[in-house]
Amino acid sequence: MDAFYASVELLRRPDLVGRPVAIGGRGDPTRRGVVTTASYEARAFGVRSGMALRHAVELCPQCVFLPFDFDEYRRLSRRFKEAIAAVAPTIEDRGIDEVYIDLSHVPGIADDDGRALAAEIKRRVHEATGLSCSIGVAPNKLLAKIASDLDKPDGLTIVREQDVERLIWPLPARRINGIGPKADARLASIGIHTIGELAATAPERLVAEFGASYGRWMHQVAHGRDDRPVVTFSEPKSRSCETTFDRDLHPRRDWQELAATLASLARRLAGELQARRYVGRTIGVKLRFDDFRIVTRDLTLPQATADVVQIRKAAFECLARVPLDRRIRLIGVRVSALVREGSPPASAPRRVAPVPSPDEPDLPLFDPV
DNA sequence: TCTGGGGTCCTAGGACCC
DNA sequence: TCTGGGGTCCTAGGACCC
Repeated sequence: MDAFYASVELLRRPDLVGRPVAIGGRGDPTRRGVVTTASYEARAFGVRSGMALRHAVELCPQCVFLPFDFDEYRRLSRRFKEAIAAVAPTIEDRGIDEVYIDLSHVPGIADDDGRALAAEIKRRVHEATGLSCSIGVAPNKLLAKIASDLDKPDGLTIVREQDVERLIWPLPARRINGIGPKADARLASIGIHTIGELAATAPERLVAEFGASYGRWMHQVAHGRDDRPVVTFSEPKSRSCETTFDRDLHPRRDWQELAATLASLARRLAGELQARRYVGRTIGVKLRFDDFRIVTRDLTLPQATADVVQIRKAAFECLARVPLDRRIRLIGVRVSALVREGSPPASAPRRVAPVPSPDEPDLPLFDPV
């Protein structure tokens, strides 16, 4: 979806259409927070998502700052996904404003290169929500994602296998989903800037620099190769609640506020888990200090839980293990190793006698030479 | 008085067990 | 004057994504 949060706000505030708009924090750009989405008019001033609100004001004083309204974005998110599902039901959720769609078995895909189907999806999304989106059609998720970024907003880009050299190789390596700021900087330090340069690099060199797994993966994706399936459902692994304070808290002088916040986050998290009927066995806390250093501590319980008292108790035990030597900017609680409520507890590992396979000879583990 | 919140996956070391 | 090898679980940190 194009500038999703900003575009949703403009549906309610047509008076702001054409003006620079940024969504972030509580809508007050003098307070702590970042821009989550900037309208294209705001982007023209250099306002970008992830940028400090205060910095955005400096770049664009006339920018309108609106508070983040997750419930409304969630509502429009459901609508656009339903509109897509009516055309192509095999959809992988990639967050609130993005999906992968498997078009390979959709009737009509054989008639052209996917352009007509993608145009139909764009039309239906707009009809259902009033919002525009950008679509990339390609042989795999890696290329589709890059393609969807080539023409924005309201774009439609087809990338075939034979187009990789012409359309993909000139792009910066950073455009690959999975190459972030750190990997990009290291690539640049060895003279690799574009995807084409990455493709031309011997895989052994990448393995030497980035390790076997990541190095080989880089070589594959640089050639446009990706065989990940479109995954239509996955169980959640963890859930967390965290908050950044308006001012950095002193670990002793502001202890009351720190403790009250942790307790309140634990209560919220327990409520969210219970509402979704999940329980988890590992409870953790996360702190961000004023120097932006992050520490985590976690604790695995004998039994999975969504109980507020147990989560809070474990969270405070974790917090007690953190050396509090600086002011604290953020605190959060997480429950991981989630399972559905009522699912059988992970029992102690059972010892099962190995059954000799009839297909394979019963080989000794070591050659007794 | 720059830098949110909610996730996933990977790595690496130590404990522990057989 | 010795102390292997393999597997799993737990913990902590880090990169990356939306």
